[in-house]
Amino acid sequence: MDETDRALLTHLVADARITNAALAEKVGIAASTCLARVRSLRERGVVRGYHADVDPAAVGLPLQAMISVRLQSDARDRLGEFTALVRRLPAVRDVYFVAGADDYLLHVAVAGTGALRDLVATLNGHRDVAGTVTSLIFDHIRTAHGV
Amino acid sequence: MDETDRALLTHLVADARITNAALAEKVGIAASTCLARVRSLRERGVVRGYHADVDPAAVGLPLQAMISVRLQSDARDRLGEFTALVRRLPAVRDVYFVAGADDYLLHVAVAGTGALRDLVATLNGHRDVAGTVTSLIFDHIRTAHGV
DNA sequence: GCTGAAACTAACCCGTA
DNA sequence: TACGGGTTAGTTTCAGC
Repeated sequence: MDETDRALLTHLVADARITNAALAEKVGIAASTCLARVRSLRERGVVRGYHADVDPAAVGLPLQAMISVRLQSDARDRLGEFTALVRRLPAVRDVYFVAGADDYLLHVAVAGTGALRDLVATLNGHRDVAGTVTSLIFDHIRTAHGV
Repeated sequence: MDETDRALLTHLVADARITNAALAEKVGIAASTCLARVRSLRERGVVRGYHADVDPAAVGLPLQAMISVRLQSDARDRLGEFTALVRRLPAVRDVYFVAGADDYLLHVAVAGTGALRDLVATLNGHRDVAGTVTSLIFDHIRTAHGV
């Protein structure tokens, strides 16, 4: 993890589909060296993957919300179970497991208010859920400085 | 936006660096058709970009937090100013502009408790900020079903 | 570990249906 | 709008430094 690796990461966060040749030129190393370094970053787990960023609204999911979930106090030994549940819900995009008054923050994208109501009902219907608070998201910006 | 497009998106969300030939084969269309469709999705803004997912801990940012920010009630006409500020902070990874008791949720990654304290102090020092609440994030899962 | 060239592979553009 | 071939460009390997 030297300065060259950081430069590679910065460019790959901004554009994961940059060609190896272009990336090598931008950071000032040979193409073959660049390939080996990028592969190493991937294998070491520094880069966890490459993903397309899809606009939720463009695929029929214009409504986003953050749902904070408080679990029952006796559910501490079943955290994995609830985590597995929310991971399977198609609406859930991010699961933040937090310390504090709440236990989870769920970033969700749904088709409309009906789908949101159903989702919240599903969550509240789980035996380990003590309560939820839903906040609508007007806008979401993912910054490019992921390094 | 037919079923073929949805299939393309699903695969591109899972792996943005899949080759065009492999992607074409997976969804059962010719490579040239696949290329044209993917390009169209990009140009129509359905795909907003392709990004590497970097492990924050692997680049020296092992501490993550969600900071909820409440603005002064008279700051409503300066929302853009505060948004621009937080976008420039290197620690900030996601900015959620929400409805409810709070105005912003900031997902941040920092080097340690000192950096987090400094960040919160910076936010609280802004004239438009009425208060902040910081929750540590134990774990963050980004689900792959972005379509 | 970095480099540069050579062999291989994929991307891309165009004519056709 | 989808397909298939031919050209261009990029990836990948390898031996030398």
